[in-house]
Amino acid sequence: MKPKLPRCCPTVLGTRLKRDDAEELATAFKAIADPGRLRLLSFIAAQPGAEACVCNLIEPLGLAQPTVSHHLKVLAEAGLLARERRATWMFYRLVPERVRALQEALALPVDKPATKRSA
Amino acid sequence: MKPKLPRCCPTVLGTRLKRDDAEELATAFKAIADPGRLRLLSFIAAQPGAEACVCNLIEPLGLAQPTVSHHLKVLAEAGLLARERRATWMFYRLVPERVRALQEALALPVDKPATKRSA
DNA sequence: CTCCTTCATCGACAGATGTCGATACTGTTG
DNA sequence: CAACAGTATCGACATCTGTCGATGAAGGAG
Repeated sequence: MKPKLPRCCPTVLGTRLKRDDAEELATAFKAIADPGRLRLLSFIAAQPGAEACVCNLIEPLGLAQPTVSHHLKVLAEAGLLARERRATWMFYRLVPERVRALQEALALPVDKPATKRSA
Repeated sequence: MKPKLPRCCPTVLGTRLKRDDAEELATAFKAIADPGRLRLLSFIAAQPGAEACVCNLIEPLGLAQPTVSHHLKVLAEAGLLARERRATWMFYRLVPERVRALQEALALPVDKPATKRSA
């Protein structure tokens, strides 16, 4: 599969994003820009150990099994989930560092530049 | 236009996201899940006062004027940018609170639950 | 080996999205 | 008023995306 994870995360608001960086970041955000995938992340994060097997995600999500599988793949390719086989079941585990990386990409340059009445 | 901004942000990873919350959040993330829009945010944030007029964004972005206008609209509707007319020019200003809201939606429930060797 | 369960992949489809040229709109200037 | 500059909207198009049924692949149970 070769992860090819986005370099993540040249801070969107700190520097003028170059075209390539912007595309990588956009790809990462696209991964979480879907209701189903957000819920998957949410559900998995709520499990003990922040991991869950597919069979426990299908019903609460309310989507067909192939659809769930597809979404999980997208999230895994974005580096947000890690796969692991356990007997017959496939477990997906949250990758917190990747989530945090995305979070930090949205960090504002300075938390309040205008607040210090310097301007 | 009626903003109808997403309630933002039921923390993706803190609780099991409900369908409606997930859709709102996804809409917000969709807004930034595009290379052009990420660069727009980046460019605007880099300007003094975190604001810029459209005419100063078209050329550096390298997209046609209608396209830029469209992206700015999407960002504005997502609450990430605020519009203001100044004479002939239209200025778009970054809305830091909204960015921060999105950022916080990605906050992990506890920064490292498993670190305390409790498991 | 055969049957079954769990999950991934494939193929197809409808709907959403990014893009741009043409055009309409909105102020400014003369 | 007319002419013009800066933006927004419209219409059309190609592409991407989410969705699912059918099928395939991988492993456990008998």
